[in-house]
Amino acid sequence: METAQPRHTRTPRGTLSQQLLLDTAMEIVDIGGVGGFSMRALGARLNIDPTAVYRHFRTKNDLLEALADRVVRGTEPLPHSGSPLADLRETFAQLRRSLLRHPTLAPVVLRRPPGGEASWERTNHTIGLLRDAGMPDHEAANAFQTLLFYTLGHSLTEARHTAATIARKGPDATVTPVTAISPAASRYPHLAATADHLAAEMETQFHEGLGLVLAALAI
Amino acid sequence: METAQPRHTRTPRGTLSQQLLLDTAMEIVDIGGVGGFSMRALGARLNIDPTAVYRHFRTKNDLLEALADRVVRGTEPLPHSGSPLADLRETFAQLRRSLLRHPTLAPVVLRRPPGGEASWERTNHTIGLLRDAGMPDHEAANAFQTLLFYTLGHSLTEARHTAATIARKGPDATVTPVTAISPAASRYPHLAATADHLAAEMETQFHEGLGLVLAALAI
DNA sequence: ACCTGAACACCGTTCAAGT
DNA sequence: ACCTGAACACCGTTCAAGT
Repeated sequence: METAQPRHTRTPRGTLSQQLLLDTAMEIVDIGGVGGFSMRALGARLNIDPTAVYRHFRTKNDLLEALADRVVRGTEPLPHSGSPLADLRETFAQLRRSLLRHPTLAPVVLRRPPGGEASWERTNHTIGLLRDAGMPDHEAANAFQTLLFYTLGHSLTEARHTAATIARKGPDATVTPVTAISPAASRYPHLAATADHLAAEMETQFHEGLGLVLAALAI
Repeated sequence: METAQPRHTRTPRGTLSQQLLLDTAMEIVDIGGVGGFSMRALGARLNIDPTAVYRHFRTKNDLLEALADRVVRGTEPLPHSGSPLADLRETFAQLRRSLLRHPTLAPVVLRRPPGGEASWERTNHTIGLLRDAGMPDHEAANAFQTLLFYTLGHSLTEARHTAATIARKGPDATVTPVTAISPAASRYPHLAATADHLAAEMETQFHEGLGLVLAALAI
């Protein structure tokens, strides 16, 4: 399986575009992580002078933000199943999947302030699910933020773990669950008792936590 | 208020230590953010050659990890009030405060895998609170992780906002709540209805979300 | 033993020059 | 109009040399 498409021929004039630059940048990021991305690396992969990129993006940071935009926009349609609980599960599961699709970009996504049309639309829709289910505005806002922060915390942790595995074993490595506790278990009885559950599959873990928060909602 | 202590005199031989280097590094980070920290900046502030630092830390990354260690270790004692609910609230409130004490280091903390003696001890203690309150192991593990990920997501978001404010207005700026929704509210009725609550004080918001999760626990 | 300073291989970004 | 390439001001890190 080959994600890279090396270009040995000089990219012809006029073919450079934000599209092409972002696609190529995303390839670099997926292979070598954000740390492996540089204007010079991008230029090399396209066989253009690195400074040609500045025609299309003001700074490297702008380019990374545009990549983060792609990640956060998401590709899956908003759920409309008729069951608010199922739709809520699916909404945050989608957010998780978006963040994990390009795990090394997850930190870049986090350091952006919330926003963007696509993001507002999803937020509006999600709060709508809660309000339509009968929750007062205050509770609906609180529930939304709790679910969002839980999903962010979990997904960023999982993305960190996935990115670290990829960095060690290459982009096609299978990611194993977080190994639980290395220190002497005898000193930490409560850790020892729950070690098996703490080291569960990240996806199972995510859904159980989501279920816990949703259970508090009385929808 | 002056956090910086400029050194015009050459630091004498033999006074360099991990202690002094970390203290100075933390000053730089608190003033200019992680982005403003470099081995050369550290050398300049101590009036030593930048490469002298390599006697005490193998790489810049090791030094940043040591800073993150300080942040995550926390200074406050584990709560033992007798009320498990109150202790749980306090435990995660402590984690939040630790992360916010040096907001620009929060992303560095996140990209570390969990661990360290101090961290295991806190984890063990927290899971103990849940088990001693009668929760079965599986539920206790699940509840702990949910509370942890919620706290991480919220604190990292708040830290990002705080760090951005400091970067714009200097280290002594007062951090205002996140301003809610800029886009045309008419297009997003559910956002408009809950805008006031979404823009609440971050601390209030945090405790309400924590309360929501804790309410699901039936302790 | 501990610190220095030159050097190497990188960065992001600017700007005059080429086509 | 679009791309190039030299140049500038930075990086982290290594290693021989100094004290």
